[in-house]
Amino acid sequence: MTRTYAGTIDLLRQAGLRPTRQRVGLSYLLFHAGDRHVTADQLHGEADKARLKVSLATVYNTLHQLSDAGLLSEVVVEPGRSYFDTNIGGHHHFFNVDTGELADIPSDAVAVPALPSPPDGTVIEQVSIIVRVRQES
Amino acid sequence: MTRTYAGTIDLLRQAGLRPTRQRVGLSYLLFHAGDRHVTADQLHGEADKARLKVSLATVYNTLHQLSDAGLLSEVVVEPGRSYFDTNIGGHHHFFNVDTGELADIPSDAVAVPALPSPPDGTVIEQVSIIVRVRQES
DNA sequence: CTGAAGTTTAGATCAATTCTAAACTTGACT
DNA sequence: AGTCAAGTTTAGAATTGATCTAAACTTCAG
Repeated sequence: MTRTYAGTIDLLRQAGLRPTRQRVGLSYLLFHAGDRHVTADQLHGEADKARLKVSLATVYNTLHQLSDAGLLSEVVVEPGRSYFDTNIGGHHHFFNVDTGELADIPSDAVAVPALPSPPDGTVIEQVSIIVRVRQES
Repeated sequence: MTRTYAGTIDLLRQAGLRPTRQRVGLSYLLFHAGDRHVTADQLHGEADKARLKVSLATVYNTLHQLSDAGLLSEVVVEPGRSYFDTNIGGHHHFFNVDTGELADIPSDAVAVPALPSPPDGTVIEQVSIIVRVRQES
């Protein structure tokens, strides 16, 4: 976790990204306060509220650059909706299909199952478990 | 599995869907030959090849109707790409991020993990495990 | 055969995302 | 502090997968 601007700048430099005003601002929003799940649109809205002038295209660019650098993980829950998760440790989630909310499953609460070998010529990159839940009726 | 047109018609009737030319044709393509993973677009292409006149909108409608009837399951792997799976038993998959291919993981090859209780007021609807793999470099 | 209900369709529309090429920063080097 | 090439941001257009619309067409019970 990176609670300061200085820390955020270091984080970006270590990832090989220039600490521009936009990247520092967005990263600060993402990382200064615990685990977060945001869509590009939500983050753009937060930047607005924080008086950070940044275009939606840059929000997308930055989210992808941070993902490529391993600082974020992308969680796809529905066609046309994808979340970026600052918790890069455990990749497992509850997804509420009625509200669209995404919640972490503490990684020690799920025993990741033993997996069969992947198809020939491929290597496992990531295992993602999504537990879809709906409002109790 | 439904290898004949007659069987396909029964299947649709049991699901409460009128066996129209389009629905019968699409369902036949989906169900007459083992487990399949297709996108709406791919199925539309196959229908074309099979000389079945059907619009993309109808392909989407039919896929959703069959999903609602429990005859297909939808697998979301990437933003803007969603597969429909004729294997409604085990919901676990290998997804090759380089080629876009989706492959079944035999359900007896994965021990579905014990899960924590879902958030208050919600019930578990489905557990989806996606193992992302990439080409060995 | 008929008609009401259910289906299909082309084409418009939508929302999320990506692209483009021009303008603007950044930082290494003076 | 000033310059410049490389890296970044931007508005707006374009693309994509998916959904909607309302008119035309099927289906099937009677």
